[in-house]
Amino acid sequence: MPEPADRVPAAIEPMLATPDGGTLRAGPAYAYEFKWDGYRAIMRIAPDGTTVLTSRNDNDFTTRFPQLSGALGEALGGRAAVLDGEIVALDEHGRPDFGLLQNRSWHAVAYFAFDVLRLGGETFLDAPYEERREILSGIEPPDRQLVAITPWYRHGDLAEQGLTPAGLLDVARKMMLEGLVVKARTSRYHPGRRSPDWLKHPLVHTTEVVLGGWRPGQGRREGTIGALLLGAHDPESGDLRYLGDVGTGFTDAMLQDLQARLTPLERRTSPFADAVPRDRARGAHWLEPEMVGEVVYRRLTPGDGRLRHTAWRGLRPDRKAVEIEVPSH
DNA sequence: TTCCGACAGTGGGGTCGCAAT
DNA sequence: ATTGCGACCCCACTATCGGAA
Repeated sequence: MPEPADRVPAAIEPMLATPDGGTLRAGPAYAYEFKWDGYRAIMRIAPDGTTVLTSRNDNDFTTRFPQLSGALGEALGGRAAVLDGEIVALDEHGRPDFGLLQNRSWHAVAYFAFDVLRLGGETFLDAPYEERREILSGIEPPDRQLVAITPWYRHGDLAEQGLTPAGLLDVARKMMLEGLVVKARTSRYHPGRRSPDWLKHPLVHTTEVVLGGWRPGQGRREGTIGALLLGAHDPESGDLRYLGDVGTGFTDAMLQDLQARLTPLERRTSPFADAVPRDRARGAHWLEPEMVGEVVYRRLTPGDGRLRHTAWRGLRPDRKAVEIEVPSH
């Protein structure tokens, strides 16, 4: 039955991945993809090429990334389609960089498609992952700088190349990517659900930090700690350099314990040698730089080398503050 | 009974626009 | 002109609760 050529297919909520708890799954039941650092987006295309891009929270990205509309050209052969993928900002070397996406200073922007939910009159939500992937491979974007089909690797494919999942993770690290997503080969697509069929394995770095201050929390965290101000020593000058804040990863018990330990260390002035940005410093309580904690972070910000996507792990009473140096990675 | 998924609420980084200074 | 603030966007994490197992 013919549909209006400009009819864009109905929206489908993106399926979400579950954190894998640090255990990278391995075995023939799984397939592996790189985890892209960008904006998750569903791309819906009408037979005539009319395109609608929607974010995870159903916000419209169509006008924000106009270069992605119609980028598939004739590749769909006049069929309607619904694709799942990631909008990624690329630097001048073609490498994905989330920071560029946020401050809107990208060199180029591309849509990395990793799933197909609908093509022509057919819906593939119930088709196994592997089958959807085969169908997706059948689409050949005319300009891979604009729309690309991301690679995927069955466990067996990796083995043939003498590679293990851990080896692929090393590849992701070398390419400065976000990590891996492990997908069950036979799994169907569960719209809007956070499913264990998709397991995300982010590359995280663990580092030790000196606690130089804290800001009070709000709402449920009223009366306790909202965020900790972090630092580490410059190995050359020995200065305590401001590294950013951490405001997540605490249990209630941790917050209570920290509060009790930090109160006796309060002082009037910032212990950091460099200036803490005004909005970070507002309302801050400064601390004698003695306590050491452990945080995980995704990467360092390009300009000032601060920690990005930081989460608290716990105190390191075994470490001395003076030993803590700025992470170099 | 235990476990898991959905939800709400907190925090981070960022941009944008408006009002107060 | 600058600053403060809240509204957005993305994200991660914890606490809670109700229903499934």
